[in-house]
Amino acid sequence: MEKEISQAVIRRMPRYYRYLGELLSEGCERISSNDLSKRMHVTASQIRQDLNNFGGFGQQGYGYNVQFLHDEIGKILGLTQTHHVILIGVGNLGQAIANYVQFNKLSFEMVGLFDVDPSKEGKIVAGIPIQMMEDLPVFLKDHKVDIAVLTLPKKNAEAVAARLVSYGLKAIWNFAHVDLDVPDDVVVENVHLSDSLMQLSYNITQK
Amino acid sequence: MEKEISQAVIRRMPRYYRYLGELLSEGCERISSNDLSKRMHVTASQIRQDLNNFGGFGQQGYGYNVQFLHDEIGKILGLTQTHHVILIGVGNLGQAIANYVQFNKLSFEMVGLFDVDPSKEGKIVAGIPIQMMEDLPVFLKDHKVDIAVLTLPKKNAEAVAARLVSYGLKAIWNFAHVDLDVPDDVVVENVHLSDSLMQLSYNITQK
DNA sequence: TCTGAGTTGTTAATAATTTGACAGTAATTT
DNA sequence: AAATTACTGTCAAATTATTAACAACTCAGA
Repeated sequence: MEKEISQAVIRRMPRYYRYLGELLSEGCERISSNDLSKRMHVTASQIRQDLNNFGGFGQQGYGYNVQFLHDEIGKILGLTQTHHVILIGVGNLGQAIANYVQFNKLSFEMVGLFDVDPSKEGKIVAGIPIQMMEDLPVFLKDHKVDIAVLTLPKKNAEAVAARLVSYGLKAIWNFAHVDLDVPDDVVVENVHLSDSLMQLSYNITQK
Repeated sequence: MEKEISQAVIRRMPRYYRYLGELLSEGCERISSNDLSKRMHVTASQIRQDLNNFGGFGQQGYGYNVQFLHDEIGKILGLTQTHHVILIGVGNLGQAIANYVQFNKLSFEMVGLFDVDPSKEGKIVAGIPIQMMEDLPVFLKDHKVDIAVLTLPKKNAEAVAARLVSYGLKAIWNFAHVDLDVPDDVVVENVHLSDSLMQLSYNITQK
């Protein structure tokens, strides 16, 4: 295996991807690390250093080909394959995220929605009928699922995560306000909204 | 002014706050950095170092008083005052966030919802009627607003942010998939969901 | 009151990250 | 075709963040 790449670098890759996408839609064919750095308000050195973790995508004296670099970063981020996603907890946030994933059909496809509330059974959200949690094991036998989204109250999140892991799920996008305790081979990406809001609150107070 | 505290530290403070809240609800009165470190899976040294940025909250030989530390971090994060919040763009995500803020009535209160779609005018979301964007200037004259939430398409986000800044808004919680260009005295906290999802995608691919 | 175990605040050491510098190469100009 | 300019990839330096170490202090028990 190649040397581990730090999460600090990984966090910046989607941002590069986004800016390159913008350049593409502007019809820009080539870009230098220097010009990109001005646009993104980072140092050119950091851009070159970051990209070189994955290989030499540029050409001395020329810069980077926008289309090529965009595609390469897409590959690095795993966006060339479709990830099948289920979501658990179809409340307000769950609905929003379901629609969000469906809308941004880049390389993610929502394939199932689950909830514990019987009154929601069969209701259509983002074009998908809501199923009951007890249907989940059968569903997972019949469908390949790559990612589970957790949009449910924190008190249930840990137990549901444990169930998902026991069913073999390997990736969780966690919106519950709790740190999940899962085995090392399970990937968790947290979106802690209240943490974010508190950080904003702090930064306001400092001004 | 005291020496600037790094955002790396600030990002961890809400997490401390959360764990201390849990300890409180468990009836725990005191905790050592060592015990807390085991719970949170960070080093005890980091906890002590982080907290000491803000002052000596502990006592040698005793540890930290849970209630006291919880309250102090609350103060640091600015949670003792109520922040008045408006939200712009009442789509799926906007609705979810409006409800989220109202529900977690810690120290944030949603006071106004705005959209450009006339068909939404007057509709009640999270107990608040949706107003039109053109009503915003008058609203801001009559109400103190601390934070604006942007849950709208990226193509409108930059222009709306500029308007908000021109009206004197100083803090933006930005869910639009774009980096806002605002003056230095305006605080922006980004929640880039697709960046988060791509990071998850990368980490899956690596396993 | 003394002793020992436990714990902080703080300094020092280590590790990680970011920035700067530049040799080497490609493109462009003359 | 040569000279010049514009770049990258990479190494080294600087900065920042994290971890370890420990003196000073508190508490509890004898």
